[in-house]
Amino acid sequence: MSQRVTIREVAEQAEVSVGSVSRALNNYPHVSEALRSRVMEAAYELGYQPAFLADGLRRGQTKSIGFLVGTIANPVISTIFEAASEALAAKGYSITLVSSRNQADLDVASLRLLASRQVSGLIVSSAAESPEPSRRLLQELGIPTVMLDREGAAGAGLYSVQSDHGSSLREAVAHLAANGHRDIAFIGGPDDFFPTQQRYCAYAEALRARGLPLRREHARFASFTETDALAEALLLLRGEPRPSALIVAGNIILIGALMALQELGMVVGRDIALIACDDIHLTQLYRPPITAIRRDLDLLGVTAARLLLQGIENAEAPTEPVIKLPTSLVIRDSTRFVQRPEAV
Amino acid sequence: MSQRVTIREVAEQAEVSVGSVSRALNNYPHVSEALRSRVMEAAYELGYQPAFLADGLRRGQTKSIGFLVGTIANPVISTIFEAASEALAAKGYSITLVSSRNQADLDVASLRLLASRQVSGLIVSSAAESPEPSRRLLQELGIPTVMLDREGAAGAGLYSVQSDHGSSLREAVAHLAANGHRDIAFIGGPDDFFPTQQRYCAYAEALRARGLPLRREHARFASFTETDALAEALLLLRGEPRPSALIVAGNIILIGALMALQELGMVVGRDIALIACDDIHLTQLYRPPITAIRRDLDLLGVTAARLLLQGIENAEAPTEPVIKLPTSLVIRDSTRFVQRPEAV
DNA sequence: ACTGTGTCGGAAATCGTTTTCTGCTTTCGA
DNA sequence: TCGAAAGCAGAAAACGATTTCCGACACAGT
Repeated sequence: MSQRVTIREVAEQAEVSVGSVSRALNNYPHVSEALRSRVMEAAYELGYQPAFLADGLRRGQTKSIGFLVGTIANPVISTIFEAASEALAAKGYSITLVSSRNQADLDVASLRLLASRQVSGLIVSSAAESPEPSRRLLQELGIPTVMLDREGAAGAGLYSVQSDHGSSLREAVAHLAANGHRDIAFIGGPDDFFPTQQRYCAYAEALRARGLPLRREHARFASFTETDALAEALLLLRGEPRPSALIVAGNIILIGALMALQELGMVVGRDIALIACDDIHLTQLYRPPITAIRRDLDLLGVTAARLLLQGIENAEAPTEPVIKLPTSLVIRDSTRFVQRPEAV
Repeated sequence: MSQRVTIREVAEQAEVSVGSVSRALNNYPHVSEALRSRVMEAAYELGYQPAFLADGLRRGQTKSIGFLVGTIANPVISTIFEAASEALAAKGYSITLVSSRNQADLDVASLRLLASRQVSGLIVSSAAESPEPSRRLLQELGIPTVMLDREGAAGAGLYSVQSDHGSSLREAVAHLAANGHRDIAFIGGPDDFFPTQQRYCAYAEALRARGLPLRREHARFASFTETDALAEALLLLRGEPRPSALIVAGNIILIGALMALQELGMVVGRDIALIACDDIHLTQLYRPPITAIRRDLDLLGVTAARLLLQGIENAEAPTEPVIKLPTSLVIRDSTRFVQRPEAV
C-alpha cells in the first residue's frame, strides 16, 4: 500500500517547520529563496502531493466545479464541455460531470449530489423539460451557476450563456422563401425546452411576416430520442399537404428526420429542402451537404467558464448575468434548388 | 451566505449525541429505531448534508473516480462514458472527467491531478501515443485502474477491457475478397495506438492468408485529427494503383476519408468499397449506408465500471484482469457491389 | 547600542466528520 | 434474581492540511 506522504515528512526532510513548508508551497510572502528551494526539492524527492481533502476542508473550497448535462453523448454538448474544461483546467479547477440521462427527476437529484460534493461552481445544461424545481433548488443552494442555453438568470449568482437562435432561424425562413418555398415545416424538441421555444417563435413570426401559412400539423415537437423524432417526421411527411421544406431544430431531430426521409424514399435537395440547427459532421458530409445554422461552440464553452470563474472569484460581481452569442446560416446544397410555384 | 449545517447541530436538534447521529446516518448496528427516526427527522428538517470533504478525509476515500480521455468529443468515448457513469452512479460514485486533448504530455499531468484529488479508482482511455510513462505512473500511484482498449494489464490493480477488433477485421477482409476485391487499402490511427495495431495486424494477416497484395503505400496511419486523416486519404487515393476497397479504422478517420472521397468526386459503393470501424450515426445515414464493424459500447462501459468496482471494493481480487468483448460486421450498401476482375 | 524588519521554529486551533473508549442505564431471558 | 447484551452519552483522537500566535534570531540602518 502506498503510504501518503504528508506535509510533516516534507518538513522533516527539508529540516524546516511545517508552517514554513505550507507558506513556501503556497507562494506566501516572507519566505526566503533558499528555504523555498529546499522545500521544493524535498517535496519533489518525496513525491509530495498535498491532500486535496484536508486542503479543501480547511479552506472550505474544493476547486472543482459540477457539470450537469442531459447526456454527454451529444456532439454539441461534448464540444462545449471540451472548451469549458480547458478554460477551467487552466485555472486549476477540475470538473465532475454527471449525466441525468434526459430524465427531469434525476435532474434535481444530480444537483443535490453535486452540492453535497461541495463544488464551488456549477454549469448546467440539463434537458429538464420543466426547469422550475431545478431553479428553486439552485437558488437555495447558493452556488454560482451558469446555465447553458436556458432562460435568463433570475437571482444572484445565476448566470446564463445562450445562443441567438432566433435571428438565424428568421434568416433560414427568408432563404427558403426566396427560393419559392411556401410550405415550410418545423420539427423541434420538447415544446417547453428553451431553445425549441426560441426557434419556434422565430419560425412562426417569420412565416407570419411573409404571409406564409402556419399549419398546425406542420409544426411538431419530439422528445430527445431519435425514434420519437423519426415518428414525428413520418407523421409530418405522410400528411397532406406535404411541405416542400423542413427545418429541424437540433442534431437528434436531424437524425430522426433523415431516417424518415430514407424510409419514405425521399431525396434531400430534390424532393424536399432541409435546414438543420447545429452544424455537425453529418451535415457537412451528407450527400447533398445540408444547410445548417452554425454557432461557435468553443466560444460558448469558454464564455461559460469565464462567466463562472467571475462569479466564483469576484464573489458578487455579475458584470453581465446573461450573455447572448451570435449564430449564422451556412447555405449548402440541401436548399439550393428552387421551388417552382405549382399553382397560384 | 448559506451556513453549512453540521452534525453537531443535528445532534442538538434531535437531542442525542454526535456519535449517535453518525451511527444512525450510516446505518450502523446497535441503534434503535426510535433514535434513528428522530435523527432522520432532525437531519431532514435542517437540510443536513454531510460534508463530503470531512467525511472523505476521515475515511480516506472519496467515492469518486477519475475518467481520463483523449477527448470526450468523440461519439464512441462519450457513449462509453454514459454507460459507465450510470453504473458507477448507482453505487454512489461520482466521476471527475478530464480531457488530455490528445496530447501525450498532458496525459501524465492529468493523471497526477486526478491522483491528488484522491480518486478511489481510474478509468483511462487517453490517446497517449506512447503509454509507457503513464503506465509507470499508474503503477506507482497504486490506484485501481481500468484501461479502455489498451494493452493487457501488467501489474496489480491494473485491469483492461478491450474489444476484439481483430476477428471482425478479418471478417471484413473476407467479405471484400468474396466480392472480388484484390486491392484493399487501410487507414488507421497512429501506428503505436493499440486498437490500430490490432486492426492493422489482422488486416495484414488476412491479406497474406488469401495471397492478396499488401502494398506499403496502401496502409496508412494518421493522427487523431480529421485534417490529417483527410491528407492521408488523399495521398492514398491519388496514388497508383488506386485500391478498389478501403477500410478505415475509427470514426475520425472515416470523416477524413469521406471528405477526401468527396473532394475527388468519388462515389462510395460505386467507385470504391468502404468499411468503417465503429458504427456511428453517420455510417447508417450516409448514402449509401456504410458497412461497419460494430461493438456494444454500453456493454463496454458497464463492464469497465463493474471491473473497477471489483478492484476497489474487493481490494485485491482480480477475477479476470483483462476482458475481451466481441465485435461484429454489419454489411450495408457501401460494400454490396461486386468488383469485376479487370485483368487476370 | 538601539530599533525595526524580515525570516523562521514550535505549538496549537481549526475545518467536520468518523471512530473508539469508558461508563451508565435499561431490557431481556433463563 | 442474576447476568448478558443492547442502547446511548460524553469525551477525545484522528484524518492532513492551513493559519495564527508568539518568541527567537539575524541583519540592516541610525
